[in-house]
Amino acid sequence: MAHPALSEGSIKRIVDGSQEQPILQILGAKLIPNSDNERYRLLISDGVHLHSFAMLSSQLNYMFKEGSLSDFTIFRLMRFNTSTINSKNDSAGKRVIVILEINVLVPGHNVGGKIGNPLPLDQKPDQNIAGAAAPSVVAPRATSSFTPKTTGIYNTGASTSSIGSGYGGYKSSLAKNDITLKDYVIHPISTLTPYQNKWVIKGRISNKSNIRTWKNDRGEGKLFSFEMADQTAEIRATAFKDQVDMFYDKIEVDRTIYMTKCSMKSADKRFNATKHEYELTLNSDTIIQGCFDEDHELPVTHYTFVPISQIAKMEPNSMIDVIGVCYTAGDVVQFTARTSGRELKKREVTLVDNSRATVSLTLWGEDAENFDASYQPVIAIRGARVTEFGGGKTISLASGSLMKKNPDIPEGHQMRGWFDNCANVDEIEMNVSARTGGASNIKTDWITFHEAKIRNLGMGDAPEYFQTKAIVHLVRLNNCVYKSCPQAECNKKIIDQDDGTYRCEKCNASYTNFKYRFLVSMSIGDWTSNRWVTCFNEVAEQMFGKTAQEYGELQAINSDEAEALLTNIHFNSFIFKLRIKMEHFGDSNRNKINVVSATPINYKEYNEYLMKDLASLTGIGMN
DNA sequence: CCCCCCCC
Repeated sequence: MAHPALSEGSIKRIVDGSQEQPILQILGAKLIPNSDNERYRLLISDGVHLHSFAMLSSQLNYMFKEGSLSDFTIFRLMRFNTSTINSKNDSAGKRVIVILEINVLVPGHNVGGKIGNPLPLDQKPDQNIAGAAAPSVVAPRATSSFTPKTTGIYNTGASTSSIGSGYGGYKSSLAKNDITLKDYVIHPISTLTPYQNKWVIKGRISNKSNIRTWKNDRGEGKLFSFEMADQTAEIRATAFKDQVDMFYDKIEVDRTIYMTKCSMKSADKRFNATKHEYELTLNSDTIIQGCFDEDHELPVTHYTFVPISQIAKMEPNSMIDVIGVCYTAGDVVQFTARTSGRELKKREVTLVDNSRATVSLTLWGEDAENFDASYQPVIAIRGARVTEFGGGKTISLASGSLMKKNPDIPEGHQMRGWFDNCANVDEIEMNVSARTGGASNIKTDWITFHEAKIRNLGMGDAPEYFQTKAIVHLVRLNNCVYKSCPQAECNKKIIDQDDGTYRCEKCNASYTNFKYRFLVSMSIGDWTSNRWVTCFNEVAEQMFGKTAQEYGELQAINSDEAEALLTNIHFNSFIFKLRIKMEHFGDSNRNKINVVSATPINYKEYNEYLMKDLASLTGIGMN
């Protein structure tokens, strides 16, 4: 059957600046992931060359949706622009064709296949993704393209004459174009081990870091890392120094590549978010080549989502995958890190999932600034870092983490459906980031106020914890409650707008109600000394045996009774677990103590402590 | 060969 002939060589001419209306063929069309606007990218062919950076102008998006841009479609390119995209360190840049108008000549299903044998257009000789000429290290499976691929070549070792001893001896005189990795047997990424050094993998780049430099005792240099995935697994690869220069610009997220000949080592799970047991280091033998077809078949990221409720049990510093709905988001907060002096920006976001738990996610820097929480998007994170804070767990984005908004994966659609149709905010059962409760279980030593002082407890950067038996001397009645944001996870003080509404700056919202929370200052004394300490809501409610709400409401009608409710605990003894830390307010520094818990005295435990203390002081009764 | 990822 006769189709219009493709305008052979036109892609090259267009890239070089020609204006014409060539006839071309579509070999693939896909949504560009991660872009804020819906954009589609076409793989087009003129029968001789391929061009994979043809972007559909957004007013033509409907053509993709109605199916008129199916694979193999023959079309005339009526109007287009070309532009050069500079990737970060690529002064040469790459030509992009922006398609403004298309006339479909033959729908793809009437064509049924690829015309000719188009090859990727080398925009510049040294821009070839294969990099500089490198010796082949694996044998071609066969010279004939009709020979089916088998894995035998790897299993049997030197099964063809072209394999020299140890593979490294393969003729280095081969021109780079003679090494075409797509003609080799492709190994599933999951099967890579250091015990098998002859492999070619094909995968989609799922993550890529910036170039980072380092300097330490062992030297200095630069590096970047990336991850690539096929249907079986995902693996991390790192390039150092020369390999950074050679490959950084060739590695693009979402591009599919072939790769062979890297060093392999065990993955360090502290920093490697993939599930792979090993990771790769690029070296001077490494060959990477772009894949210009079939790439839409490959998956991008391998997730193993942990229900948010389970994060409570995760080890600090572990890396986990999480998916949830961004339920609330705070503002970007800028501050100076006290230890490093660096200016930092962060944003706290709350995720919720159908385990009916919420977790606080911390975003940093650009991720914090660029985060758009509108319409409560689904957020998927591969490799979030678990941090313990005050007994609760939070997660944060670290380098190597991958965050996707509204990911087009089944779990993403499920999460959306659950949140929009089934989720009831009142049914959220757990905030795994909640600080109270957890911290009261921490092991603390018995230390008196006097000892704390002479030992300079809490004078360093890190908070320190201790416990002592103390008597409440005086509860400060002024400002012992405040009106806070009514949202369950937000305890920010609200601004009374004097019109019956209350504004929460953190949630950027106004409410008609608020909730009371205790923030109580009290003087407590053990047998050595006394200190002013601060009790937050949960601890104060336990000590007073009343909720802040009850107190606040009572205060409004009978302040004497309300006052009695607080002074009621004067001269009562508790075991106080205390957190002591330097706090900085402008110029002044204060060694501040917060009450982690105040519990009635367990005399059995307390006496055991006294006995032990006595024994060690006197040397009597010690074995 | 990096591997810091910050703060309350």
